[in-house]
Formats: sequence, structure tokens, C-alpha cells
Amino acid sequence: MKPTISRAAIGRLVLYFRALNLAQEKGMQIISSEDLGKLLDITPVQIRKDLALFGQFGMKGIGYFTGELINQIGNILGLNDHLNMAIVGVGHLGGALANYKNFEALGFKLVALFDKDVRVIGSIVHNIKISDVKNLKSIINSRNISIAAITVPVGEAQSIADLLVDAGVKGIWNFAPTKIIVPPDIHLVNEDLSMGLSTLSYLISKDQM
Amino acid sequence: MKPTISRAAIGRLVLYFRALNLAQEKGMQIISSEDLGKLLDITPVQIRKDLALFGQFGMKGIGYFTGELINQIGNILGLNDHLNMAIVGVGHLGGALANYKNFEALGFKLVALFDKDVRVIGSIVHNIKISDVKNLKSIINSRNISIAAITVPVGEAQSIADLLVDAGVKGIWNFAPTKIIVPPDIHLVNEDLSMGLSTLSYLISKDQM
DNA sequence: TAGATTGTTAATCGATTAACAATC
DNA sequence: TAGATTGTTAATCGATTAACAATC
Repeated sequence: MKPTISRAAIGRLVLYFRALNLAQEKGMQIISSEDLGKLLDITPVQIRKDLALFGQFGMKGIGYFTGELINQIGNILGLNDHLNMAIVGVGHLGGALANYKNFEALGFKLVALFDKDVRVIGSIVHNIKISDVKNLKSIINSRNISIAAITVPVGEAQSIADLLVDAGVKGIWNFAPTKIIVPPDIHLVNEDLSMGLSTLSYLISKDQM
Repeated sequence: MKPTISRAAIGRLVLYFRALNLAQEKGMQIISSEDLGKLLDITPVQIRKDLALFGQFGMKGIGYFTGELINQIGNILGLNDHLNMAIVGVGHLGGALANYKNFEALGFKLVALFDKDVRVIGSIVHNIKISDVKNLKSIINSRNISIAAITVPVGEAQSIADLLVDAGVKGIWNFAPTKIIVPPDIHLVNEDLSMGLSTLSYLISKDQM
């Protein structure tokens, strides 16, 4: 019976992937869980346990071959599939995401931008022409898009999610600070920027007591 | 002996705070953990347990007085202190954060923007003039800034963090996808956008197996 | 009073850490 | 072989869920 994988563990795999790429660029062909842990402030046991959830990737007494482990983690995370993504809502946040370099480094490919505002439809952001949200379904299909980020105001988030689901996306990355409902076979990740900021506020105010 | 509070619990308090404000706007003066849970897809027990970490805020047999609970959670999270914040690095992401409306709704006040690029220093974003990062320390002090967001490239994040710590900020909100090191009395929250996206990728690729 | 709902104690579940055998 | 390091089993820790007494 295979153990269920927590989102926390998946999040750490992303950290490993990034650190391993840096290590490889520096010429490290072999890396131990000890070394990797030092780069990330994560215990070596935690790292080995996380990897063990998916298989045996290391050499006892030696460590991990950097390039091979990068490839393995890339496979686990699906990064080697180079999924196509879209952004719906090209306001400040959507525009910033469109220009975010780090996604490309992970293998994602931004291939569509949508908005409903006629003043921005047709303009080019990061080499991509902004499309009318009315054409969402046909473009999601023709460009084979499996992931969409929602960066529209709270009031519009659910209806955009419905459109995306109907168009056939597999995963929704929701930046609107509101609960959205999707069918059980559609994956949803909520990115709530207010949480991190409020956590800081809490920690600071606690100090002063 | 008071129990230690997890970041997950703090994150949920933010959700409660937001949902309660919406409920209040709709005229609900009293709300039960059952009702609140339905709004957020969180079990009523989880909600009561989270609140119980900080005190007794409800009325048995009745529920919670919406306005009072908003105030109590605001106090716990320090939102009622209306902390001043700064953003260092006014690129795409920093600029988007500067324009992000939801922070104000939580009580935070953006009072400074910093960059090192002479081409943007002096220009106005969201009514705030961008300052030279060279003047960071004096401005952090004069404007009583306790929280700073780091939205600079990976290679500059640590040196900016050092500057901020030296200037006396209490909390750092790091968007650069790299480990930064701060003294133990400075609070650090890492906001790693790649994690959410990679989690979606993982979930989708897992389906296809 | 009866019904509703909180707050708390106990039970369960899941994730992290410790210990160590396997082996390069 | 001796030293190093992985992968796994057992122990611990923490968070969530269940059960229920308290009380409005």
C-alpha cells in the first residue's frame, strides 16, 4: 500500500530541485543529503525520507548523482512534461506572473493570457497577445493548456474557474482570496498572499507582549 | 503551559478574519462555527479549536458575535496595529504587490518603495515615490517600518535582507526563491510561488499514471 | 425546559525524528 | 577493510478529529 504524499513533501521536492540545479551549475556531480540539507536548512533525514516516498535514487556510502536526481525529481513533479499554462486576468498581479522568470526555469510554458477589458485585449505582454476571455475555451483547447492561474478580482473568480473547468484545464492556481469550488477531478491550489503577511504581523505583535 | 501555535493555525485565522468581515457586511451579527466552516470548507471543530488557542470568544448555545470576533482575531494577528511596510525591488512583482488592494483591507500600510535602478528611482507607484536603496536605513527608521517585502533577484536577496535587519525591521517577507539567513529575533516568511505551481504539475502528472 | 452551540478532554491520525542495518 | 552514507523500521511529536460536558 503506497503512502499518501503530503503537499509539504511536494513543496520540499521543489526546493531540492532548485538547489540541485545550482549545485550542478557549480560542478558538483555528486551530493549527499547532508550537503543538500545544509543548503536548505532541512535535515538530511527529512530529505532521504521524502525521496524514499518515490524510490531509491542514491548510492549507499556515496550520495546522489546530481544530474540523475534532478531528472528523477523533475519526473516526479511532472516538470519534464513542460506543461502549458495560461493566466486569466492581466492586472498588476497577472502581469507580474506573466513576466516571472522562475517558472520557465522549472519547465512551464506560458502560452496564453486572458482579460475581459477591451483596453488591454490585443496588447502584448511577455511576447504573448492578450486574448478576450470570450475565446477562452477554444484557445485553452487549441494551445493544449492544462494549468491556469486566476488573477481576477474576488467577485469574478468562481465564474472564471467554471469557464476554465468547462474548457478542460486540469489544474487551477487561484490567487483570488476567496474559496472557489471545482469538481473533484480538477486540482486546485490556492495562493493566498495575505497569509504570509499576516503571519509576520502575528509574530511581531507577539514579541511585544 | 501555553501551547505553541502553528503557522497553519495562524493562516486559518486570516481566513476566518476575511470571511467574518464579509459576513458582517451582509448583516450577520452572530455566526456559529458551523456557518463559518461552511463558508470556508473548514470543520467547525477545527475553527473552535483554533480560537480556543487564544481564549474564549463565543457564547455557548449561541455562537460568536461577528464584530467582536473580528476585533479579537485582529488583535491576535496584530492587524489592529496597522503596521507600516516597505517593498524592496520595484520590478514586476514588487510593483504588483505595491498595488495589491487586499493588504490595506487587512490593515497594513505601505509607506516606502526601494530600488537601486536610477531609471525607476523617483517615479511614483501607488502614490509612493520610489527611493534609492542607499537611503533604506534612514527611511525605514523615519517612517517606522516594521515589515519589508523582498522582491529583488535571487543574487541580491541576502544583502538586502542584511540591510533591512541592520535598519531595524522586525519581519521580512521574502519572495526571492532562495534561502536567506536572518538573526533569530527577526521573523522571516518565505513566499515561494514556484511551490504552488509545481504542486499542480505533480498532481496532474500523477493522474496520468 | 429543550435545543443549540461552545470549549475541552481523550483518541486518532499523520508527519517528523531517531536509530540502525545494509552496502558502496 | 574502514568510513561514509543511504534507505527503512521504530519512536516521538504535533495536529486534527471525535466525544461530550458545560451552559446560554
